[in-house]
Formats: sequence, C-alpha cells, structure tokens
Amino acid sequence: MTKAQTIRGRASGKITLAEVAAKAGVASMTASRAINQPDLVSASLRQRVEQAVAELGYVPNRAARALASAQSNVIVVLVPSLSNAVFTEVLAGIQDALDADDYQILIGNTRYSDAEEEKLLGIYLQSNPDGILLSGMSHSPRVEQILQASQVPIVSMMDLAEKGSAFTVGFSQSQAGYTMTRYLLDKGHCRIGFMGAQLDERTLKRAEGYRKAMREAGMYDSKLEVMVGDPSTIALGAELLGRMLSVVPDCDAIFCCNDDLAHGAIYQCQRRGIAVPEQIAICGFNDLPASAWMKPSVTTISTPRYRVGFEAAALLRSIIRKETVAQPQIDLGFTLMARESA
Amino acid sequence: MTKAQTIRGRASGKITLAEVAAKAGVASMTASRAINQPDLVSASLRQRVEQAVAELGYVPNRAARALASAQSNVIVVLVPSLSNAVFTEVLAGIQDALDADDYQILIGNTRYSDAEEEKLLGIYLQSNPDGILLSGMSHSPRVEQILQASQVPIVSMMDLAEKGSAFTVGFSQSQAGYTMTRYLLDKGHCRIGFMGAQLDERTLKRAEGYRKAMREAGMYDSKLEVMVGDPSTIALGAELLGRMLSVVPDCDAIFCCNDDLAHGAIYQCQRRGIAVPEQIAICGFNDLPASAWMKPSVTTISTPRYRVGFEAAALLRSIIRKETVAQPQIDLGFTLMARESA
DNA sequence: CTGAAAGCGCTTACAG
DNA sequence: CTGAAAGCGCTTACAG
Repeated sequence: MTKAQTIRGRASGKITLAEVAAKAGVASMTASRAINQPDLVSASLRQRVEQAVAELGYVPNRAARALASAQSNVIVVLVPSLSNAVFTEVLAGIQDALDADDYQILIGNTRYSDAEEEKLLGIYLQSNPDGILLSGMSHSPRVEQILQASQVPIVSMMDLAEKGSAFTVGFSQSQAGYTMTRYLLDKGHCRIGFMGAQLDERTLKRAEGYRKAMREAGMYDSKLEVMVGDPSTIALGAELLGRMLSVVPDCDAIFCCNDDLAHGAIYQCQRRGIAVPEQIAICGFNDLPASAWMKPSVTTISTPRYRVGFEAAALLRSIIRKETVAQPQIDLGFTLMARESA
Repeated sequence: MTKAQTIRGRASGKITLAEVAAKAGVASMTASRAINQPDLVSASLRQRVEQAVAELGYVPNRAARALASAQSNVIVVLVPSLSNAVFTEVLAGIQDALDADDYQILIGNTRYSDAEEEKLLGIYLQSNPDGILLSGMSHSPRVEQILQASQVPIVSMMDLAEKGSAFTVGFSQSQAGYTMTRYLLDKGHCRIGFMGAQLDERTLKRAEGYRKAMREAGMYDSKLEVMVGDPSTIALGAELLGRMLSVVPDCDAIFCCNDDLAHGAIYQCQRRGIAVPEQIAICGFNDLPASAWMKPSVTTISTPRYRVGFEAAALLRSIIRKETVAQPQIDLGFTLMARESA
C-alpha cells in the first residue's frame, strides 16, 4: 500500500494504462479493450479492470490515444463571433447534436477576420480534426488551399452553396433579403432604406436581395443604402438612423441587416419622437428575443440558427462515418415575422 | 519528384517531421529545434528546414508533441452558458489575454449543470490541460475531488473567495446585490421585490445581498421574493412581473437578478400601462447594451465581465509559468448605473 | 477471449 | 551548433 513515487525519467507522473493493467493482472492492451470495447472482454476481467481504474483514479491520455490510433475525435467549429446571439445558438445546436458522441469540440472565434480564420485553422489542424464546421461559403484563397490540402471533411453553415458538391446547411440569405424588401414594397413603401453593418458575407447577400427587389420595382436608389464595416450594435443602429435620415429625409422604411441595428434605430426614433411605423417603418433580421417584446414589436426574419448548427453537425458526423448522405445541401428556410414596427 | 505513396503500415499519411528533416538533410530533432527554438540553430540550417516545411506543407502533430513533452498547451474554460452575453464577454477577455500565447482554449458549456460540469471535466482532463478557468466558487463534491486529484492550476471567475488561498477574479455578487437594494431604499421605496431566475450561485448571492439590506432596513418580507429555476429570458421577466404584482400588489420597486428579466418586466409594464418608474421602479443587473438605450433606460449594475476573463486568464498564465503572483484574489468591482427606470 | 511486439510522431536528456 | 537513442502512453495488426 506504499505509493512507489520513483521518478521514472520522463514520465508524466500520472497513472497509466500499464499501471491499471498491472493492478488488474492483465496486459495493457487487454485493459485498453476492457475500457474501450467492453463487449469484447469477459465479464470478470472487465470488472477487475474497472476496479483498478477506479482505485487508481486512472485518466486516459488523449494525446497518446490520438497518436496511436491516428484519430483525434476532434471536431473544429469556426464562427465569426461569440457575442452575436446568432452564432451562440448555432453552437448550442452543434453541441446538442454531438452530445452523445465522444467528440471534443474545438470552438474558434474568427472575429469576422480572414487572417484570424487562417491562423485558427493552422493551429487547429495540428490537432488532426475528424471534421470542420465553417461559417459561410466565402474564405480567403489561402484558407481554401489549407482546407483543400488537409483533406478534412467540411460542412459550411448559414448559407446555401450556389452549386457544386460542397456540403452546406443553412438558408438563402439573399432570398431572405429579397423577401423582406418585397414585404415592405407590398405595404406601399417606396423609399426603403437598407442599413448594413459589419459587412460580412451574410449582410452582403441580404443587401443583394434588397437590391434585386428594389430594382425590379424600379425603386432602387444607391443613396438609400447606408453601409458601414463596424460591428453591429444597438448604439450603431441608433447612429445610422440619424445618418440615413439626413441623407434621405423622405425615407419611409428601413430594412436593417439585423435586429441589433433595428432595435437601435427604433430606440432612436423614440428619442426623437418619430412614430414607428407611422412615420417610418423599421424591420430587422434574425428575430432575437427582444423583437417580439419591444414596443413596437419588431418585424423581422426568423432564422433557424439552432437547427443550422444541429443539422450541420449531424451531417458532418454522417460524412465522417462515411454514411451515404441524402443531399449535400440542406435548406432550412426562414420565416417573415410581420409585427408592429413595419 | 515522384510521390512515394507507399503504405507505411499504421502511418497517418501526413507529412512528418522526419520527412521534413530528410528533405532538409538534418536529423529530426534538429528539424524540431529549427521549428520550435529557431534561435538555437544556425541561420542556414533554419532556412533549409523552413523551406522543407513550406514545400512539404508540414503540419506538426499536436498529439505527438503533447505526448513527448508531457505538456499540452491546453487551457480549459468552463462557463455555465454560451447564450448569456455575460459569459461570451468573459470568453472574449480570455481569448484576448491569451492571444499571443500558443494555448489551445477548450471551451466547455456546463449549462448550469453540476452533472454536465463533471462530465466535461472528465473529458477535458484527458487532454492534460495546463490550467483551468472555472465559473463560480461552488462545485459538486465530486468535481472538487476530481479537480483536487488532477493537480491542475485553477482560477475561479465571477465572484470572490471568502477566504483561503484559492485563486479568484471577479467582484462581490452579494455586495452588488446589497448596493442595488440600498439604492432603492434610499430612493424611498419600501416594498422592494426581488425577482430571480436560474438560481445559479450568482443569483443566490445577489439575493443574499438584497435580504441583508432589506433586513437592516426592517423591510424584509419573504413574499417579496419571486424565485424560479427557469433560465432567464425576456419572456420570463414579463411573466414574473405579473406573478410579483399578483402576490404583492403594493410592490413599488423590483430588483431583477439580471437585465433580461428587467427588460421583460419593463416591456410587460408598457403593455399593461404601468408607468416605470412612476408606478413601479425596475432595475436589473449586468448592464447589457439595451439597458442604456431602452425607453425608459434601465438602472442596473455594470459588471466588469470582459476584464474578469482577461485578468483571470492572465493570472492563470502567471501561475502556470510559476511566476509569483501579487495576490490570489482580484476584486474588479462593479458600478451602479442610475438611469430612468429606478 | 487474451497477449507480446511494434509503432504512432514527436521531444528529452545526453553527447560531441 | 548538431545528432543517435530512447521514450512519452496508448492502439493496431497479428497470433494463439
């Protein structure tokens, strides 16, 4: 019962499988089997090993396992933001989908930066991941090349591939932008502004949909677009409302590229005594919780972000397991929520 | 120039250090040094290795390195939620603090569950992390025991240790609860309700502070406490406002345990035609962005969550590097933001 | 159902 | 400044 604390050269000092095996009176590889494939081992042996594991407080060394098996059981997820509720819900979906599996999920925050995406990928690829979940379709050439060279299965989230065999789970951002703009046009608005921030690919796609609808209606006017690269915040929405109204005072509706901006714009209207939607209609995108509760409640596009994460993770798992997948592209759609603000 | 695609037994098929070394005409360990400790190697040799790395597209195998060096360069972060803006900002602080280092950050979402925390810890400990960043001070006995056995350095975030040598970075949750309640008392409110959800340890500590202040003022009444275990949402805040008013119709102020609840309560008041703060004062906790912009703007406690993450990560790094740390407990304080709603 | 041997891809002492 | 050898803690074929 004396703890043999012999310093064994470069050993980590942690309990190893070999020690568990010794205690259970079996070979290491048998102990390994008892732990990882208990069905292939006799009951009594399994029990002896389990007891040794418990008594010794054995914790498997994941690095050793990964090295020996050439399998990391790691899945990398890259999102552009962790402060954006949209992506935290995507993550929740991913975690739920993979909950029963033994995957270790590596979450990387690219902060909407190509350089950061490249850096994170370089680091995470060192872990030899089984699969990668990416946000968006468009990446820097360097990232595309790294990805290509890595041979790791990839599923892209949040939009739809226009064509090809790439795996994607999401919905059409440009369609959604078009739908919202058509809604405003149908309500009789003529001078519909578009307010965009961050200018990531999703915002740009929504703007495309907006332009298409405006052009079709013969209402397009580039002055109606207020676009800035800053991160989307309530404060920015408030500021951009002012900018929009000073550029196009006759603006009678604003399509904000997301709810944060829309909330800020509405609060600003309240401060300035501008009636929403009577004097100006304002709508957003994503349907964050506050949109249903605010006064006025906010017309917006409800997006299936939790399901995007869930389905993308499920698809990736199928690919990793080399199961046949029904379709490489999964369109989860979106829903226009018509409320008080527009 | 022909690719030797010989199947080499159990090899992973990836480029190895040995291949880089061969191409550069050096020994593997010299190639290793050229990559990891370039200063210890001659310029020409370094250049040859760098070129071989580039030409071959070599990606180091992290598992092999971890196994050989008994060092993972992994830091585990456990937060109770990823949908709560408070913790995503803590994460942002952590990432920024560790940005220059080569740490791989493993983010675990315990979902406010002890069982989940235990499970995640079990999995993450297999990666032999250099350090762990934990949310809160209170954990299940099993978790405490696992942590103890692991010998891994730990820093706890979001609150302050009452005593002892545990490393903590945060602010006093109970103090903050006390301060907010005192503020309402000083404003002349007598029937101050406390609205709590989730009932995690931070909410409970804030409630303690509330009770202390109420008792000191001789105003305590258990009927004024509405506490539910559900997750905090705007919708729940709206619902709990109704519950509060039906139990204590003479309630003249409500201290919500967080801003989500406060926002919901205020929206509900607007729907019911109850004037805030004239008929009832409402305040929150955390100072989320919307609180400054809503109408009425929301009185709340501003919490240094980004800095909590940043300082906790910096402290952990110091501990890992065995640097002497000035103090094990870092109090980052909080600020009462007096606004329109209370 | 169980095991002896080899090997995964690195890094660590230790030499020279 | 550079290198031959051993070893980190597992798992994979392959036997029996």
